[in-house]
Amino acid sequence: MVEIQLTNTRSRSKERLVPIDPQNLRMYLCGPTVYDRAHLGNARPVVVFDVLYRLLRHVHGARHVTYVRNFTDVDDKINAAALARQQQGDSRPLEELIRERTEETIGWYHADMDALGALRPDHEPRATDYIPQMIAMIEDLVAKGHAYAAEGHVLFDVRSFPEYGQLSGRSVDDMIAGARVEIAPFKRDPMDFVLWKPSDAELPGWDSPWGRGRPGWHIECSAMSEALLGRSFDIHGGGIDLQFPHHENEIAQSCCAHPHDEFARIWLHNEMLQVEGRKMSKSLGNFFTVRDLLDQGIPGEVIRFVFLMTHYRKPMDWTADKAREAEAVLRRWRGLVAGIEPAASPAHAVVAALADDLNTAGAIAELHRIAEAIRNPDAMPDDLRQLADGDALELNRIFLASAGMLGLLTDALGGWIAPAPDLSPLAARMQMLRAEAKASKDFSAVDALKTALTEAGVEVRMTAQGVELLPSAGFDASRLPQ
RNA sequence: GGCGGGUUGGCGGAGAGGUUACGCAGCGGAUUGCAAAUCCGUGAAGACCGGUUCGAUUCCGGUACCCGCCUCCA
Repeated sequence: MVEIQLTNTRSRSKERLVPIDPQNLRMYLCGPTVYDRAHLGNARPVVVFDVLYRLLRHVHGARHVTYVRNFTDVDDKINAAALARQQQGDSRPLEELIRERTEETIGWYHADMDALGALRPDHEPRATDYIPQMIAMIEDLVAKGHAYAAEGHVLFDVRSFPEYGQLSGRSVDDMIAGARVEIAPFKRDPMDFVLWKPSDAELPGWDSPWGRGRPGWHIECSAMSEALLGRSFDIHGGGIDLQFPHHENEIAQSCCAHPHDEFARIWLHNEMLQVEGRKMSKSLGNFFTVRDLLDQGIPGEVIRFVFLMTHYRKPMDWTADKAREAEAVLRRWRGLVAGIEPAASPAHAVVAALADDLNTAGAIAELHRIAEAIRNPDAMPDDLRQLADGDALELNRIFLASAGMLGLLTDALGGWIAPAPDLSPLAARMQMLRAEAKASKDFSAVDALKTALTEAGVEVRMTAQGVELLPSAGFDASRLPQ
């Protein structure tokens, strides 16, 4: 079996993935707060963990992997958005507005992540469905002396957990020294964080031992991961910005509630995304959602490929140039596998690259090597010649199966390649004009047709055998010459 | 102020203490009526300063610059 190595943020080193239960490998990814369209940065962990999910399913069997990604549907940003709509004259109750907005946002999220070729997780729990579990966990933390109630809030006592700060490499004292935050007066320690907070009559709330209120942000992941994956599971992930405070606080909650369990064994974090070399932000005007890109006509598969060009632990820069390059490569690769069924197994080298801390760039390099061998069989390296096993198309099938490990060249993502219209009449006409031109030495008519075709995004190939016309980048059927 | 990450050829971007990464673009050639596509060939790197080593782009230390987190954030 392929040995999978992953960089564990906690140890800051590459570690072998040793499943707690080989029959059920479990991973949890922190999902979106559902108040707006997912921006491009939200999509990076989704794609990264989708590749990991595919790898785990390949290595351990699809039945032996459980992937959970939550929806945070209780949050002050959601409340604020609903309140704003009320103030704009929507007379419906807040609860209804919130429900409508979260439902709508979840629908968008599914559509956008589907467009990137991300498989749906096995479970997508919503925080509001796990309020009783959260309350139970908070009660347990209070009982164990790790949390305390104050002015309708319940706070986690960070001083009760000596390991607090271990994941992110911070010490409580250092953080207090550098804190720029206003400190609530009812906190015992400035770093104590909220497990539960009171809701007034306006805001969503649930009855609890501390009065009507709503959960703090971090407790949901502790409660839902326990409910769906158990008290110990294999992988917990998210963007590096979640390392502190979110994941640090999850560890504090879960490990204090269940001191004899491991909680998450490996912590995986992807680095941030930039746009044209700068942080994506609304103020810089370079903020955009996945949907914005899709609407601009950038295929989801192209977005996915650009993500995978960069290792997940490095900052990734989204640029128009990369999107162009990715599109050109994918267009060529799709040409190699048109009408081909995938082989039963991907190339080992591709799996090996991914198993080495999700080296997607290395896997892509390997795909390039195979693609080159398909295009130029005479120069085929020995290892690929063995793989091909004398069957002219076997390498194409292996190539397709290997790309599938990255979620590329799948049927689901192939829609952007325009179904080729019948260009043969144009090809025949061109062939005729060309034959005449060869006799008359006047090539102006054939050149004019060639130019028109090129401008419509058609690649013109004239060979001794005839004329071949292929739709290529920027193909636009409406601009075809009549 | 505290913590963390990064710096590789024109661009993108990996691995490995010593032998070609890879892709895109470029250049030369073949091919073509001219192109395109394809094929053959080819140049180009490791921020800076030290250290370890027979040998470092790869390990260690420092400097500079960039980015992120510390407040909602993937």
